[in-house]
Amino acid sequence: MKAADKAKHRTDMISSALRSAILERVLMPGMKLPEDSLGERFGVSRTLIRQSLERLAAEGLVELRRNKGAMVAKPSLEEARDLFELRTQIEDLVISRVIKNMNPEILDELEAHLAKEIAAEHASEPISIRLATEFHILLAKLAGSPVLLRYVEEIGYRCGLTLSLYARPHSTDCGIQEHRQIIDALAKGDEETARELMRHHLTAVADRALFTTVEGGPLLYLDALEPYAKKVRDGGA
Amino acid sequence: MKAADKAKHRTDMISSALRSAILERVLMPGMKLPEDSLGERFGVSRTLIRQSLERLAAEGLVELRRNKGAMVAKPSLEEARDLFELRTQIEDLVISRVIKNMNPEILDELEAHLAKEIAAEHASEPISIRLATEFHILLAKLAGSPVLLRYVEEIGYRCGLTLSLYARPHSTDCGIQEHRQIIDALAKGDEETARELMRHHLTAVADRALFTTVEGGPLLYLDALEPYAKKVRDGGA
DNA sequence: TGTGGCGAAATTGCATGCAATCCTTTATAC
DNA sequence: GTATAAAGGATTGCATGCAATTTCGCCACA
Repeated sequence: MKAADKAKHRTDMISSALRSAILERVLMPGMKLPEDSLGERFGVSRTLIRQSLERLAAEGLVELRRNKGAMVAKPSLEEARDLFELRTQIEDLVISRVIKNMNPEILDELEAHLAKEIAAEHASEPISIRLATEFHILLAKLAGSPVLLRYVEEIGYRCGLTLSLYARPHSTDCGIQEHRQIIDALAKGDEETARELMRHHLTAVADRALFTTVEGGPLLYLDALEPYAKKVRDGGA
Repeated sequence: MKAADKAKHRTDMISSALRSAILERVLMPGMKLPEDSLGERFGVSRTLIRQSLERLAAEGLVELRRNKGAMVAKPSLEEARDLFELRTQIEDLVISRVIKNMNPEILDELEAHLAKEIAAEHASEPISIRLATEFHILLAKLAGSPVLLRYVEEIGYRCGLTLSLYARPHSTDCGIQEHRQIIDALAKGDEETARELMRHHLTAVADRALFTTVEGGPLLYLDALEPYAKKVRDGGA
């Protein structure tokens, strides 16, 4: 076996690439995702693209209409509300669990992530957006429950997608300040405050998102995908 | 379009068939699921089987090891505990929501399901087991949140699978009495009692499950799958 | 008798091909 | 000029084929 034996297989890499592209708003809700165009870009056959699309569809990031192809999901306002409401309740569980597991290493990881967020804040809008989502996922990892993690990931991704539909472009969708405060409360072991802050944070995000309608019927054009595809073709992560 | 235009496609039917077979303990944890044997049984090519297996793997009912094929998932005790713990917390949310939506129609549905459970109680063990799981899923449906429903489904199925590994065979895994009480509390609109009953119910199920080890290395033999396959081949639901 | 390795059979990973379906455009009738 | 219909092109649904990987049986050898 080679040194850097590719841990995952191509389907995983393609799914991840597409997921990132969606979260970084390179692929916008409603964009078509034709199998052969993608296959050509990624240098694989339709088979693998199909698998990836199905996986993303299971996560709710892609809509898969029979005989009509795939497109980036375009959640309705109702779905979006449902999503954010559940998110608040689920991440409440996360906070409770993280508090129980709290230790210096965990704190380090959180601080490290926050540092990344701060670094990207003025450097790259798309990456900053993705990092905001991943803060919540990091928390879920630290909660120590694989199943809970999966759900937070999925909800987080879908909320990220929703924000790209409904949030106004230049709001920092997930206030870094708010992440800061949550970490501080966790560091102090103050469960009540941490939960309250998280609830408040998520409500704020949802509010910023769900009352500004950004209509605009986009369609094709996946040229912007090229950097993501290249990484996969070159075997990168 | 034909009268009974097949609402779903063959992949869905196959996934459902396999899921039922797992929940009814026809397919036991650890059993191998080779693509061509299944394809032959179901009268389709490996392609569709593969898709179905991947879907079930995403749900956690099937384990998919690269180059080594699929098998019915065999959750560790640790995973099982994680699952049941989260289940308790998630279904707590379900109860809260169902209470808010409570109305006579909902009550009817619950009563109808309970009637089915009672009918199957002494008639068919496998079906009785499946119905017990589906009681919880019906509740989640009535909660009105599609996302929450998906998670309850998944957790419920996985818990059902877990029970077939760890629970002693002849316990009624989900006491019908307990379902009865929960419905009554819901009917009265007594949220606290309903939540408490559900917590107690799920804890009881978990306890019955997680302390009896039913070792036994099963492997192949999917002949028992035949009835499930037949339904799919004939285009039934 | 137990162990290591070699080769064949079984099984998956992926690409490709053909048929079915849907969408678009063009042509024709009113 | 609008509307309807038919043909052509594009795209998915599914099956099949070949290469790669794993598994298992077999034999040599300690």
